[in-house]
Amino acid sequence: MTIAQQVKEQLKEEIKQAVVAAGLAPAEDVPDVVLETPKDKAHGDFATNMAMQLTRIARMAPRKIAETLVDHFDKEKGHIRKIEIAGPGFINFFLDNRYLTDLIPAIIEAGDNYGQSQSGAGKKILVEFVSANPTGSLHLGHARGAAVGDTLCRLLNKAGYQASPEYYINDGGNQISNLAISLQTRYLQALGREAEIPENGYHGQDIVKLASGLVEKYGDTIAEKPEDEQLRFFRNYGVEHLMSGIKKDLADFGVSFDVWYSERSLYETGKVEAALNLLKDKGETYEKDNALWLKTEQYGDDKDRVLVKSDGSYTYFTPDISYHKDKFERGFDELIDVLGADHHGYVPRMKAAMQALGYNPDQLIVQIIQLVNLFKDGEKVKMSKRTGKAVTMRELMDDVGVDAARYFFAMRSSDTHLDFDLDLAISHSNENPVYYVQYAYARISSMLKRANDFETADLAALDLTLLSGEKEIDLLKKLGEFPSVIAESAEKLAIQHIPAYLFDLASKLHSFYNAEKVLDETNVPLSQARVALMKAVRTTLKCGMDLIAVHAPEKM
RNA sequence: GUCCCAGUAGCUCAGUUGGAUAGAGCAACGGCCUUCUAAGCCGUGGGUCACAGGUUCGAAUCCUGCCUGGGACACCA
Repeated sequence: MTIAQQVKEQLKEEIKQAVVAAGLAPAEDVPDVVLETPKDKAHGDFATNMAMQLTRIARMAPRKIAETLVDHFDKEKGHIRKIEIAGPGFINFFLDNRYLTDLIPAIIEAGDNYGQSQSGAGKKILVEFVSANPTGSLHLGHARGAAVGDTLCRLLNKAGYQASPEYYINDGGNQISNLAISLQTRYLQALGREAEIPENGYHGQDIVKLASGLVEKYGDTIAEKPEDEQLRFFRNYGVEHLMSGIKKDLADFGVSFDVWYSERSLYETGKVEAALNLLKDKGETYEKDNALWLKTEQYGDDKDRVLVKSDGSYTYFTPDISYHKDKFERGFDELIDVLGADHHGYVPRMKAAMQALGYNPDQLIVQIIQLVNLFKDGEKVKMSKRTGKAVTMRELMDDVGVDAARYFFAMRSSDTHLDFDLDLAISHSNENPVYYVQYAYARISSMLKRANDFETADLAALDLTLLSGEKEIDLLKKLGEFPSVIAESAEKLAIQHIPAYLFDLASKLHSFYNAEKVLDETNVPLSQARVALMKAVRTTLKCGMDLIAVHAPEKM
């Protein structure tokens, strides 16, 4: 438990004791103590609504209850220097801030591990994300999914879960046949022959490029081969090269995966058939119109779904069921699927399938990534992979930069629409908050380079109580919040709290910086204490930036 | 028609478990570099929380209805 948590828990306990001591309610009837952090500093460090909650039990006016409670409160044990009753019956607590200075040595000692907690209790979670078909380059929407999934994994691990990032390669289905045909067409065109891409083919420039590379390498020799051999060649060549491009894009974006799981391998190991047979054996399927259906409607889906089409081939759904079954069999406690909004209709279906297999559907958590709208020159850019007009992830990285893009995607709740103004992001204007946060880090780094005279090997020898100014206390409090911000964001899968925290911390740092001089030869003890504070802030900034994979620059 | 997301300052968005006078950035306006990085700081103005009911000590937040915008609803993936 962190120092800040200890203080909070202790305060809760003391409030409960006071309620009992005052005879307001018997111990077993005391409601859970709710402590909130008031928005207005004038309302103290913590506030409780206990007096309002007790109106029914104690049968007294809330303000009267509050007065009685305060009379029986032990300030010393609760680390409280002042208590006020306000409004309809809020009790405001002002902390004795002496405890805060303990944070500095704790943070400096923890280093990159500051904020690490065990709140996830080692729960094993598989996070599947991106999983784009190898039929072209990654585009803007995939970039958002990549940023969200990767940050989620980093966050979960920091909070004491064991998160494993995984990418499902759709290298077995229909779309790969389309890829083969599209690549073949572009190849023939590159040779100057008549050919036209089918309506449902892939029209992207990446395929054109791939084809011209083939011509350079092989000339027209592939076209001389029999048709089925040609298609097999184009299929394998396409998947291999497009996947390596995808892997490079993701790596450059700061995203890494533990496992790249091939759909085709599910067939080869007989897992698709095994899952199918299990569903049949359990009586969860039936035949109709020459196709095999899964009874998903009974588990909350809109309608039953086809597993095996009337032509004998599988739908996309079937291997995906076996994939999810395999995930559970590998021992994960929870599965998180990060999916694009265009797949949200797919969720009840997959949950139903999990239930049909005998798993708890609540163990499958789906994080929906809402659409990204790109704005350029004030106009919305229409995106479509099929027509090849999408903005690619590579372009995003080249134009905007990885740091800004990662920060931008982490900044908003993943399940809301995102308007991405490309011009603004490119312009490097200070509207982009990533610079603000990085600047705070660079400022501290620059100071610390000149701080040799104030370095102390023994932190315990410093008089940290000198850090008693308002802005110093603000900074210390903010530093103390970090571990609970992480634990809470991880539990709620709410990554957007991390950039918000970083921005806040940076803001307090800038404010302090402008008001006070850190390196002051005329006051060595204070300067030493402030140098230690700066180190703690820098460490915390770095830990937070690591979570969203934003680079922490020594200078800007 | 059913489902998902959104509607809060001129713009982009926060808003914790329901809590006190609804916040931040940008834009606008006024100050601050002889001093550790001005990509910064300090200050001012700016609101029918889409709308209508309900729940209660208290609602931007929860419930119902309704309007508007975006998306999804295949024997596609």
